Amino acid sequence: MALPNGPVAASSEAEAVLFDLVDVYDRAYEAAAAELSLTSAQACLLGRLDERRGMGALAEELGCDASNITQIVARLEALGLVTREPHPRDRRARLVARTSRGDEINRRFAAAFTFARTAVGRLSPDEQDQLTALLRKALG
Amino acid sequence: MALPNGPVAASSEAEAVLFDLVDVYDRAYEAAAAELSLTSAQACLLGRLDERRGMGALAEELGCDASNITQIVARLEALGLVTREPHPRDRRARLVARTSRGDEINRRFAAAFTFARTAVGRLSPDEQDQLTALLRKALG
DNA sequence: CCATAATACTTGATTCACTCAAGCAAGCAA
DNA sequence: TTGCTTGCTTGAGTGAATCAAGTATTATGG
Repeated sequence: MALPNGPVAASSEAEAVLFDLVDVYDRAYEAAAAELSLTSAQACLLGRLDERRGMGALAEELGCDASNITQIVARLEALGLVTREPHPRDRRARLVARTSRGDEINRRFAAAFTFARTAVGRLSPDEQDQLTALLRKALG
Repeated sequence: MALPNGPVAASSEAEAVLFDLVDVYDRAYEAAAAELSLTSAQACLLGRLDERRGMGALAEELGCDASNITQIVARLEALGLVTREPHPRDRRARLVARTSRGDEINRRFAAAFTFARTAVGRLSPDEQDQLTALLRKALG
């Protein structure tokens, strides 16, 4: 989704700024991924592999079909960023793990995605706490 | 992008809650669109047509290639939600406008996308102002 | 006034994300 | 061992998105 996810006419200022935030965040994420020739989905998946895990677990965590994970992992594997090791106890299952090159790319992605860091960094520690509290309350 | 756009390891709580917010927002937007058998991109584009406008203007506003707009508009047109009228003065240009059915669907989409409204509604007026101010500052 | 450039959009080709339905192999349970 | 479930893959299909070309049409400079 490169197109912004927001109504043009928000019914309050808070809603409008929320929309702006989401839009800028998403674009920044995609741009950071693109710097490393990754798609958002690839960068996202790579970021979930601090520990190796099964395809099913990834699908559940990311809220999509397992066959989607199969494909994204296949592309990451083709790029040499990920391996699919056999599960030691269950021969049906595969464990996805980052390669050392995958670690490196993931590290560089985290460095490239400065938006959240920068945005939060514009606030004082007190303000950061306020923001956290407000967003938590808003999220319900 | 249905996959969440966020690093697993945020370096602060504020970052983590920001990520949560973006994730939930995006999913809610997509779900609301799906209720009306629309994609996010279609719902988004439909929402920008309170006044009719040219393809180029839409592409610029949404930050994507004009040919992408051509396709999305074509699908919306096939659904009877949008028309492509000839521009009165410039015969190269087309003006995209919602049909009455498009208006209706857009209205229903706005009603279905409750997330931002609900989230903001959990805050008192004062808190809403605080949130707005904090996010504006964070956005720079 | 005409040749040329710029504009506005469309078409075609390609990649990727995503979903669903089917399938296969391996584990599990009666 | 029969049959169900689990874990993943394959195949088919849709849609978003980009890029390169192409077609009109408008604008411009000599």
